[in-house]
Amino acid sequence: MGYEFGKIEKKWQKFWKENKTFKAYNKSEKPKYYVLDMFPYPSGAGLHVGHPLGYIASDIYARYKRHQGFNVLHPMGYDAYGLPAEQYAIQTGTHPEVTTNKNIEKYRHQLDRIGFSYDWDREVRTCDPKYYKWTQWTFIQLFKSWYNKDIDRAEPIEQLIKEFEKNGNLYIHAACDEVESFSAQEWKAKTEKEQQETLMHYRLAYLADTVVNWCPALGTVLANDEVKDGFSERGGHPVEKKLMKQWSLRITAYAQRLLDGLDKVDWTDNVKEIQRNWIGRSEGAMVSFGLSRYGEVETPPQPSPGGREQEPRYYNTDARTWKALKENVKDLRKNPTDAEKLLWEKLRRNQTGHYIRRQHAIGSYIVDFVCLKKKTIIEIDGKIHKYQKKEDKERTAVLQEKGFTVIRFSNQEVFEDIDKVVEKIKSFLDNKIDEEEISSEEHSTESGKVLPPGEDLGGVNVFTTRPDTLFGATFMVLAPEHELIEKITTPDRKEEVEKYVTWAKNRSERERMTEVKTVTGVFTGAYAVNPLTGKEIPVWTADYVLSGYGTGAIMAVPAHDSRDFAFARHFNLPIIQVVVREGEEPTDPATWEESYDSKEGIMINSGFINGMTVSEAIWATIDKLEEMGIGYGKVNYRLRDAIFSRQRYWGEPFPIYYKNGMPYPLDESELPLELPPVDNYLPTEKGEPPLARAKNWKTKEGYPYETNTMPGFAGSSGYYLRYMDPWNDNEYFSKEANEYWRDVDLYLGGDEHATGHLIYSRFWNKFLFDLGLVCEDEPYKKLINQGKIQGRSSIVYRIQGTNKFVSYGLRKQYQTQALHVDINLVDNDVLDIEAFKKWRPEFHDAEFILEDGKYICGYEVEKMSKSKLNVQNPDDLIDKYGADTLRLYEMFLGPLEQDKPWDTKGIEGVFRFLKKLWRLYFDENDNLIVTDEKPTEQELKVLHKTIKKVRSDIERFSFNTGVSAFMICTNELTDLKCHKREILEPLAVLLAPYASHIAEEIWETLGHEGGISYVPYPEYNEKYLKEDTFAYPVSFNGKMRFKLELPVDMQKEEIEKKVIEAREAQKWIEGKTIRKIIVVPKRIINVVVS
RNA sequence: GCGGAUGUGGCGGAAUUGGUAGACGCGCCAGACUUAGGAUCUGGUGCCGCAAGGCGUGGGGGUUCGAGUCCCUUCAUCCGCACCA
Repeated sequence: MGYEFGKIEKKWQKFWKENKTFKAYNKSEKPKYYVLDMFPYPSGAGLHVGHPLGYIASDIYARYKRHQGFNVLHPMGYDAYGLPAEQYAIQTGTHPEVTTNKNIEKYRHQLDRIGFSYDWDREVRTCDPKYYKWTQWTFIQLFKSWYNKDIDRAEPIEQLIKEFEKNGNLYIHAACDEVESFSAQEWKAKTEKEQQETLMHYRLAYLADTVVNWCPALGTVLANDEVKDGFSERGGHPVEKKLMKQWSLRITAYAQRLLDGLDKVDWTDNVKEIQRNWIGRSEGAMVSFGLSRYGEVETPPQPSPGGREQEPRYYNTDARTWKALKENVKDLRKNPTDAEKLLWEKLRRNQTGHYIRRQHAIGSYIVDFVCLKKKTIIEIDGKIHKYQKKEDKERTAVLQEKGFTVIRFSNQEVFEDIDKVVEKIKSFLDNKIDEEEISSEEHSTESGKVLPPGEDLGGVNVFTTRPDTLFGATFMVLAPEHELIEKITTPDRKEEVEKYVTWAKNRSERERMTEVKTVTGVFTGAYAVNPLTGKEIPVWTADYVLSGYGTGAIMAVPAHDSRDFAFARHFNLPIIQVVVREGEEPTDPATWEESYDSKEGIMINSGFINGMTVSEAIWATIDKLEEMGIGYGKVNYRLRDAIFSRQRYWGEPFPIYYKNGMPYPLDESELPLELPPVDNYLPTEKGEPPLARAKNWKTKEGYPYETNTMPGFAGSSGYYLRYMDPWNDNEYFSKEANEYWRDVDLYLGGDEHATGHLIYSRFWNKFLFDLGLVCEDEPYKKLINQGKIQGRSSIVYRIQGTNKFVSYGLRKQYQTQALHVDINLVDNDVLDIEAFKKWRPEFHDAEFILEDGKYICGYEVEKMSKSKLNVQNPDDLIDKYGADTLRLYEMFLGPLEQDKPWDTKGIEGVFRFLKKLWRLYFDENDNLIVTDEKPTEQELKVLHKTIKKVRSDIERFSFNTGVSAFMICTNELTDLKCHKREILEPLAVLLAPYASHIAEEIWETLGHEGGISYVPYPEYNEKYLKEDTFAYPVSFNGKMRFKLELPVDMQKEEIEKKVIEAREAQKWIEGKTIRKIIVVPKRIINVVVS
């Protein structure tokens, strides 16, 4: 009979189920331990041998912890929303839920056969209304929250509204969109809709026009982590950028905390690095550059360096007002009236002999034209600017109070006789005395704007991580999408710039990525003023600058940035070296082959920072910029907010309805908002999401519900919390349950979730932490990423144009074509020719060229997939060898975290081991042969050596060496013909986490009741491991030559003597001098001779 | 380009702190038992060499009595991010 795994495994799986052996208790005196597997998406294909790898490892650990007296939470569930079921629904009309449930059943059956110790009573499915009620609930909380930077956590939105009513948004530091400042009065004056619109800029779940990754083939948007190289991760369809109104989660508010949290979790460096990279923190400075369209004018007036007194007096308003007026100025400049345009042509560029600016902000006004030197304002009447509702009279009075003279002309005058108007202005200005002094409070510099000379175009901010190189900035580059481009481009360059911008915008992401090395760009005709040197630098636009990062504009430092360098070389722009390697002399950048990008060196050609090191200079420059009010230190993140809408059917509906076009959350009592039936799973003709097809998709009051659904990561972001208390209908989870289970002690899953699930889930948890709902701010204490199991495909070689196949070793003699062959037709690389002929009709008459009478297949290690015919189904292996063998073999394959190819042939060895183990306990007739005889020292040593090894291997998740230890132990006990209870009973317990079924069977046969799962894990006793002697390896000059058995307590001097006397040593000593003898107790003896 | 990881027999892989390189398993070779073997058992198996011995952890250099392990350098493969300022 022997080892009947089939019978045994069935029996014990039934036992576990009936006795609820693996039930976890929310109240317990035992310490808790939470072991979690990343729950699977139940695909139609079922499990292949790669899927259970992590589950087996975590199961071993969970079982080990139970043996150690822990109350173990080890749950399983299903990430049930996903594209395949929906695609299938579109094709066949089958409701995705039907498909999903069918797949879940299949998964469950497969999982059950492997003998996992899950507490199945806690199963969750993300598509279950009882579950997604809480996904929706969390969304509502996000909607009702904002992020307060002052206390660095989320707060209820009511808090914010209260503050708005008190002080407007003047003292609010929030993680939010760009919002104009407003006072309490202004807040109160807003309509409800306006207030809602304003709040939307602060909410953690918000609706906004967003540039999204639109996938036309899938008909939905995708999150950044769902897009790989410009194609959708699922399906590989092209993805394009599109502006759409979408829900987003303000995950960027948590960027720093997500980064900091990584320091306190026990994860692999790899995943931590991926997350750090994804968050992409960089420190630097925001610098304001003034912009001007100086164009054809010879030399721009040079502001004298340094010295606040001599700074040009361009600011005639304070910073806050300027901020408020800025947009208006931009707008007005963009849309001048015809009269203004006409007059400007006559006034610009000193034509009158006086320097005149247009649309300049003075106080809270924007005046049409001004000559600052003469403190004279020229206004054109007879038009109503959108933003100027006040009476001109009042305006004049105020401006006069500030010391300005206002002269007015009507539109008509300008149109009828412009020369006369210009003449009047000229003579007025000619006769007016220069107003040298402008009252000091008018241009207090606390954070004023430096506006450059020339035609004033406002300013532009750039982000740089290298403010130290500001003196080396010789040009500026704007992203083609940058809003200023249109404004600043000179007429003569307009055509060229527009052509370029259009071209750049229409290039796909894909093209932009693949053509990284081509340098393209055009000059806009505008200039920016380097705020430290006062020098004008040309402004270009080029697509190597991304609109999505920083401000979409850069200062280019070609000497110290490789991309800027390439650009400067290509377009022949100046390159100034400002950093030199310590101890080296500056060289002519014209001779350089590449830029010097290093963050180390000494500053040169850089004014006040000359001689400083780079890091000193960075800080000095930031200080200076802040002091001058033209820049500040700034931390920038690459992380983007998570787009949360999907135009799909099979997902959680948003608990949102629309009133007057504004979204409102459902009352919590109305949750869950269940997914409605639809007649068709495609978008509507109008392009609305499938939910728009649902009948009566509106509230009782008739307000329409949101028709988008949530993305895949919504349901998986908080599932580990729901496992703690999955039966709770009133709460996500009870406070008690959360305070008991707290966080996941061990989390196992693939590292493909590093930028998706693992970031979103941490964000979700931190948000709930801010709400006081969860007690740990990091959800996953320890994370292990199991490696992927790759397929091992078998290859046959067909001679081209024939139906003749040549064996692997002889294939080079022919022109062959490599074909994948089903791995089930191949054993140990030998092809079953008869089976192959029957496999496909076209091979029925195939002929073969054999080697040694066999057809040997080649192999290829690649992804396990149906098309490669290399998928190994665990069910087949369980049928043939049993679950215990499968469990052991998956662990035996290699280190858990390493990718490794699957090769079924090795499984025999593990199977043999279990059979051999069985024979320690039973004879050929299945009679128990275990005796109560006292074990020998040697036997005890074998056992305790194994206990020590297996324990330490489990602790460090080295399961492959653990299996090997069991094999060694079994081999040694077999050699010793040991059948003693005192040895074999602990061995069964030791093995139980790995090969649970056979261990249970042995345990029961040995006379125990109630199962093995909670029997204390064996402890090793050092006294059995003690050795009296040690076989010292003796080496000469580091080469091991022979072994010498010596007592362990022998003194070094004695050992040296023994070594020299040893017979085998003579050969190596002969004719040589002994220089030195090194003795490391219980390790090695090394004799140095020469 | 940046970051992370990995290179050890025919194969999967051991070697926890610098101390016997190749544990354990597969495969292969030989033998035993068998009508048979794709069952079971026993022995062998890094490479070269009849042997003594020599050579061996991707390559080169170094530290050390001693290096797969530490340092420098270089190559290759895999993964992640990528014109991120």
